[in-house]
Amino acid sequence: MNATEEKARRSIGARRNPASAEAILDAAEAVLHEAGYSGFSIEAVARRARAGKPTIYRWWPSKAALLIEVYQRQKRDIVYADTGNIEEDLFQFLRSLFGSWRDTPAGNIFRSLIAEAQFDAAAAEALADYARGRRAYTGKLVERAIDRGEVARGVDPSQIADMVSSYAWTHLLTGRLDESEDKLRAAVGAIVNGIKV
Amino acid sequence: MNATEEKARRSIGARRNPASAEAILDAAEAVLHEAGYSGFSIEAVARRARAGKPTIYRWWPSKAALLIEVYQRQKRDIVYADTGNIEEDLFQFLRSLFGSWRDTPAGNIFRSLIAEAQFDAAAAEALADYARGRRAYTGKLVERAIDRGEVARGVDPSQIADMVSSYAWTHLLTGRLDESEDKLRAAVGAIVNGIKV
Amino acid sequence: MNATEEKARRSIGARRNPASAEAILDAAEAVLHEAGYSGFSIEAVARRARAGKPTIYRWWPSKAALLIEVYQRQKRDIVYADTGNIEEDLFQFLRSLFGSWRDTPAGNIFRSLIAEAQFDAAAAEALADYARGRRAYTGKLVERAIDRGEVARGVDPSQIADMVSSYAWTHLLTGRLDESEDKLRAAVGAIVNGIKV
Amino acid sequence: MNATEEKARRSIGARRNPASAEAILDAAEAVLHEAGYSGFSIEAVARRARAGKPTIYRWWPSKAALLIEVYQRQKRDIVYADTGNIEEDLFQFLRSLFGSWRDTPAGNIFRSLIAEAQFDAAAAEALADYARGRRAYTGKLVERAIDRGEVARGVDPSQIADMVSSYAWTHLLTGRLDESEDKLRAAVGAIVNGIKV
DNA sequence: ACCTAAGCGAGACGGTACGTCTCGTCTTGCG
DNA sequence: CGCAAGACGAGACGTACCGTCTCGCTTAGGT
Repeated sequence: MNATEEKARRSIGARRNPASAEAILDAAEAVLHEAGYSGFSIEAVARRARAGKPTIYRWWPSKAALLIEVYQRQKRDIVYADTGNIEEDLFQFLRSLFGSWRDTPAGNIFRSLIAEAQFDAAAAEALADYARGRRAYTGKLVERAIDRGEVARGVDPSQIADMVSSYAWTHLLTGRLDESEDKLRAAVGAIVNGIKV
Repeated sequence: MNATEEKARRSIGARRNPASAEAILDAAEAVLHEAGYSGFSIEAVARRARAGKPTIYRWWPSKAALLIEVYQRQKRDIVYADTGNIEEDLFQFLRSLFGSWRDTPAGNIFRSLIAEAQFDAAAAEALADYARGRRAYTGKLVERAIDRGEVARGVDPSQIADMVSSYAWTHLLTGRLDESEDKLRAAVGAIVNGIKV
Repeated sequence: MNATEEKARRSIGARRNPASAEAILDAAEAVLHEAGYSGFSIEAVARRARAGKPTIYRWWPSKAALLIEVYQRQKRDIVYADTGNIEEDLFQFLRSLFGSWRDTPAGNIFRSLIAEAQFDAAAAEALADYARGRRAYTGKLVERAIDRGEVARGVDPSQIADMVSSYAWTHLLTGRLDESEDKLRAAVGAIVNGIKV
Repeated sequence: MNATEEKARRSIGARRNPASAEAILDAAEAVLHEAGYSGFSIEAVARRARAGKPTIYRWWPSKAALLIEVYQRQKRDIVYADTGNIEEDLFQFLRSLFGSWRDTPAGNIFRSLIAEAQFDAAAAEALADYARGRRAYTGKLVERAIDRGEVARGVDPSQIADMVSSYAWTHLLTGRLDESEDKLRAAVGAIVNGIKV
């Protein structure tokens, strides 16, 4: 998190300078940590990173894009277990995700990102793109279960992923990341087994 | 929703002018409907209400406070059908909720409140209270189904409500309120019947 | 020229604050003097005046407008003599103008303004307006001479003024403000008496 | 004026590439013509010439240097008629000059050079040299008239030339190149015949 | 025939200034 | 004393250029 570079970085020719990219991401993280989302401006990041604003805009078209990258760098590795049991796979995924959001800055960053997307169209698009990708990824868990014959063929994997991540998002947004494991298991169980008698 | 006053209101002396307060709330609602959260600034509301900014600041110390009051004024005529079939009940609830959020200011107001709640503690509390209430209320649908013997005894009604409303919130926040009825039925179906083969 | 205010100025309500206007003009003058035209930016003026940029833009729609007002404040009173002799009147006007441009910052300010007008449309218009006014004013000398019967009736006063001020502008722009009185008299003489045998 | 090269130029080794130099000057001229001085940036010229910025900076250390060279390349086919009548000669000169400035890049180039000369010493010197030459040249019209006995002996030809070109410069700088022929004749008439009754 | 030196296009870099926007505060004068 | 009005200092927004830098290439001329 070497945010205060001792020497000015110079151009390294007509190619992206990785040192600048890293300094910017470091600075973004530091600004978010120290000033919170309300103090998070491109100007502040540029100042802190000793970078020009255009350099930031060149590589991150919106505040949201920068936030997403900071978020991804920050986020602790999420478990995508393959236990041969869809219920267990989804539970471990949720538990891992809640833990990461609880214990690292990632949760707050993602909350900021969702808020940002509510009034910035570019942020909304960036977030939608990201969420689509995550749903596809999480959907793989369900696909595997379908291939195993564990889950019915007609089920749409990305829709189940949508359900699971919606549950996670909403708990993040309303400060309920401390649900017990039983609760998480029950939530997953409802989806997997249904609630009918 | 008489937002565009044709005549300037005059002071009524050294007392709060209810007409101004109402005009401000009307204007806030209209602005949220027409320009969304991104266009929702104190300046814009003051302009629309033909009110001075200090008048707004005098009575609502923050954007969040104004949002909360606007949102509480909103009547929500969501259908809570009782068809005797939990799947149909939940589907109609979701369809009605999505429609309301799509076609009235309610959607934008709620989105804005969620966003605001991510950095304003008062808004966060108001939102949490509200969400709790909604879960309890929606949970009644499930309780009825349990009483009917349609749903298993062990199921936690408010958790199912959580799942359903999470799905709705996330779609609101990511601009996916135009899901087809089939999609909504499929989502409800997954919860009610499970996805196992 | 109290440019560095010791105390922050405060709003004085919904009216223009003369203290701010003065501070801005003082700052503009100081910046022009210290950094020259190339260092003259709205940002620099705002910084120096401890004023917000919008405050400057509110009252001076362009850099040129600000330059014009600074110029007008600066310029030493130009002599508009009324000797009863058009030749003498014009000569004294020119001598006075050249002197003012030579001995005060006014010359440099006006040069800056003309340069600015070459790439800023707003500046061009402001300059054109100003020049039109000056021509009309200077034209009065000729009008008086016409009324006296000294000058032919068909002569267009503003065109003669145009000729005289063109002569002055060009000498300003090419660094020839040190013309001898004889030269000035000869120039005026050519216009007034013609050059024919 | 083959400004839009269809093919990329190739390097010709470790020597200045005349094709690039020419393309840059062509581009500079085209940019000045189309966008005027305000659109005249090194970036714009480089873009238009498909040249790298360092290539321009290598050979022309400043905007002024580039301007001067562009301006010197400009051929000026100004009419120096010899009708045997000084008034007609000067009128045709002015009309021709105004037309050239209006219809070719020359006007914008010259305007730009004058503007640039207000803060760049090299440009100022180049401009002063040029102006001196032009005055001498235009003065020849007056000399001829003196020789013909049409104009008084004591008149300084270069001063009359100064007057005439000042009139032209000022009209160029204030966007008044569309003066009617009557106005031009009146201006010339004032100088030649005087304005006295 | 190889090697080196320099010019070339491209474009990223840290900066500065642009003109616009909204923030929350302040003061006026009317009612 | 509340109100509409709107000016104020502050500072972020996203864009345009500035002048510098480095890259990878191309080719001429010296060896």
